[in-house]
Amino acid sequence: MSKDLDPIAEARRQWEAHGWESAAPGMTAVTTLVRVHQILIERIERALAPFGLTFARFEILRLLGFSRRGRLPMGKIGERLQVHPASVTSAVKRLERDGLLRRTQDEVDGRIVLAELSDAGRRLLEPATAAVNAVFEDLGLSGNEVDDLISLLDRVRHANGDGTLP
Amino acid sequence: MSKDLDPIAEARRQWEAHGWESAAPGMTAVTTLVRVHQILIERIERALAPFGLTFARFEILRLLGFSRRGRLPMGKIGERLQVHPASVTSAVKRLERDGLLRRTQDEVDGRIVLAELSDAGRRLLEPATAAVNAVFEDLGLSGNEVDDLISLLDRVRHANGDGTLP
DNA sequence: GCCTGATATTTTGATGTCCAAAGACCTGGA
DNA sequence: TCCAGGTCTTTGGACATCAAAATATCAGGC
Repeated sequence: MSKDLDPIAEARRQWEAHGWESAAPGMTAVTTLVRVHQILIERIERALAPFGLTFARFEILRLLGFSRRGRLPMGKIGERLQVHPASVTSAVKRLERDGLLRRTQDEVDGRIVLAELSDAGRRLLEPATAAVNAVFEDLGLSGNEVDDLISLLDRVRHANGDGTLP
Repeated sequence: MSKDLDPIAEARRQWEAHGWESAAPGMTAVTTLVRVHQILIERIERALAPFGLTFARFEILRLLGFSRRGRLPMGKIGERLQVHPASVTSAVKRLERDGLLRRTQDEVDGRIVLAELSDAGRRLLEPATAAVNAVFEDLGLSGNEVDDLISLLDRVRHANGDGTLP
């Protein structure tokens, strides 16, 4: 027997019981989103573990794999992945340690550091991508539902000034 | 002019260009969810910063505030908030450092550590909750959309064995 | 009344995120 | 030419999360 109710349903009940009805739906949405985020990241990390990769590092390798010469400036990476420059530095450091990429200097602009895919990194990319795609292909929703979810999330995203700047 | 396109739209294009059409919608949904998560957490953290609280710490105080005597065992806290026991230990340590709660031993079971709200913690709770609720009340969606979002997220959550265990 | 296994918590170590500040390097104007 | 301001990256610090190992305590069976 499940003696404990769903923690999120319980939280919503508490919110309503304390008179915060106007915030209860938003609280529930945010709390559920945080939980789903946790679940999905966990699934992805588990899929990548056999390759010695984390999601953050996979994203960098994947991005480099898309680029012409397999290399991009640090700043560009942070921009595309929408993470802080310091996060890029630390992830790239570990990828370099594992021999999946190397860092080189830009020849014209000495400030710029380029992260460049190594052969080992490139080899890892295909099977790792397949593993992650297996997760993406089965979120537990129908095709239409996935589209609806994307639409709703996009509305929240754009309502907060993301994606489309004037 | 916005020289760069939306990074998520760009990622989707790459996925489709590489023949991963079946995974592209899921990739887009997950990437968008991760981004929205980032945006919402950022908004909440900013709302809580004036109180010297992070979201993780606020959740613990809020949970204690709901309990009868303002105290709960460490394990129970992790269970309700669905976070790792080690996370509870570290957050509670900082809350105690800031005088917002104190740790006591359970009188019957010596293994159990109780976190108990202090007066300062209780005082902080009301305005901090109001600040967070202001974020919850304005996600940029209509009431119906919020409900739809909750439904879809719940389907993902339950499809991954969360909430309703046999 | 004691072991032994189960339970509760903390510690440790690795990762990741962000911010603020420091360090390099570039560029344009005096 | 040279310097001042701007750009790119890294560093150091604070937090948070997870996994696994270490501790401490309880509880049931012989």
